[in-house]
Amino acid sequence: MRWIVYVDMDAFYVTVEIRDRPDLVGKKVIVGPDPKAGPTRGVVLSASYEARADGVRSAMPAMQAARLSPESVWIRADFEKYRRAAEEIRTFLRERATEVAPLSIDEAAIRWEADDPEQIGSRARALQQELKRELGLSASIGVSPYRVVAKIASDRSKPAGLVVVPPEGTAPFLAPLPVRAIPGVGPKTEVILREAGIETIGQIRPDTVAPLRRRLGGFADYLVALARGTPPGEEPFVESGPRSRSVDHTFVQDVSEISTLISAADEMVEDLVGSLHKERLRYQTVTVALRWADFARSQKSQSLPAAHEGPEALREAAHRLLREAWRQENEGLHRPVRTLSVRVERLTPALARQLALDGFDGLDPTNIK
DNA sequence: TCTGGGGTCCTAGGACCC
DNA sequence: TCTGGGGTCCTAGGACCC
Repeated sequence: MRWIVYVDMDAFYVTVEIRDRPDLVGKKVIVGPDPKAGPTRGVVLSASYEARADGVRSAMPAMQAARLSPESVWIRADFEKYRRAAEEIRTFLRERATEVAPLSIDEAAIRWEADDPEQIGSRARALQQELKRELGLSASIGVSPYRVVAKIASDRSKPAGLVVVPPEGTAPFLAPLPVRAIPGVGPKTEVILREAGIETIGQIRPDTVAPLRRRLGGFADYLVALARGTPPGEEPFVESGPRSRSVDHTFVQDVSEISTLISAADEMVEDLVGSLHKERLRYQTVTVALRWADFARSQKSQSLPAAHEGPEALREAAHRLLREAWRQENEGLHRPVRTLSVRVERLTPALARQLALDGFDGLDPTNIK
């Protein structure tokens, strides 16, 4: 029988940092921009369970976290280090399973065969202990034949726990959980469901969800199937290339000058082109997004006639889109800008230059019809 | 002392083509 | 004289996740 073993790292960034700083074991530690270094608009990226006891949470404004937990030690985020640690985990998992799906920087799933829940449970427990012993990292693990259920189970087992949900136990396991436990149900969907009297997964049934079909679209059918314990087919182990790459910048103070935005955009374009070059990717669609002072967003995008590498086409498009968004705003609300984003989509592999030229060598232009 | 910096997927209308 | 139905691409916005 096939099982999904879903591995979700506990307080990942903080745990990786503490691995390098044994003096911080058992302390209140926060990864994020240290407010003691000056006012910041940044947020908490990860907090140790000791810091969480003070009420600190991921995505909380750093200023607020500093107030709640004044003794916490702050560490500036080092994403290169976390990516390397994630790669260690993947290597570790690939040595133990043929099918490994990296799902985010701190989550991965593997597929294993096992005869029964006891057998898969003890193998998963052994995996968890080895992960701790060999890599010094703590993980929570959920196990189910269904990926989404395995993920929900891993969430419920935090921190450092293990929950195995056998197939026939799926609906009973899910029934008492709040609808927010379902990946894809966020604050908005939670409200929509609550207005229909649905607070737990067990209350999701065809008759209760039917009136919501117009607002939830196809998601309504998905929810019913999940609540019944038979989530529809999943394709967890196919890896496709990246769909988009972006750079965001939130200004220390909101910006009301287009010239400031243009020069910020120029720097962001250079950043973005640098990372695309490293990944050997070309882009064809360019988007400029603005987060206004009132936190509302606008965006402008444009598809180019062909894929590009290099900064020129990106810079030109970014300027055009930025000026257009700015012009529209100034016919109306005149809000200053909080955050600027530059994004590229429709990414394709950049052809190696030599390869492209070799290809052309073989073509006789006079023969092209 | 409000709310980062990445990402993904879905929906919906209009253009355009067959 | 009137006008279908399907498919794809583009753009904008929304919701959600880590």
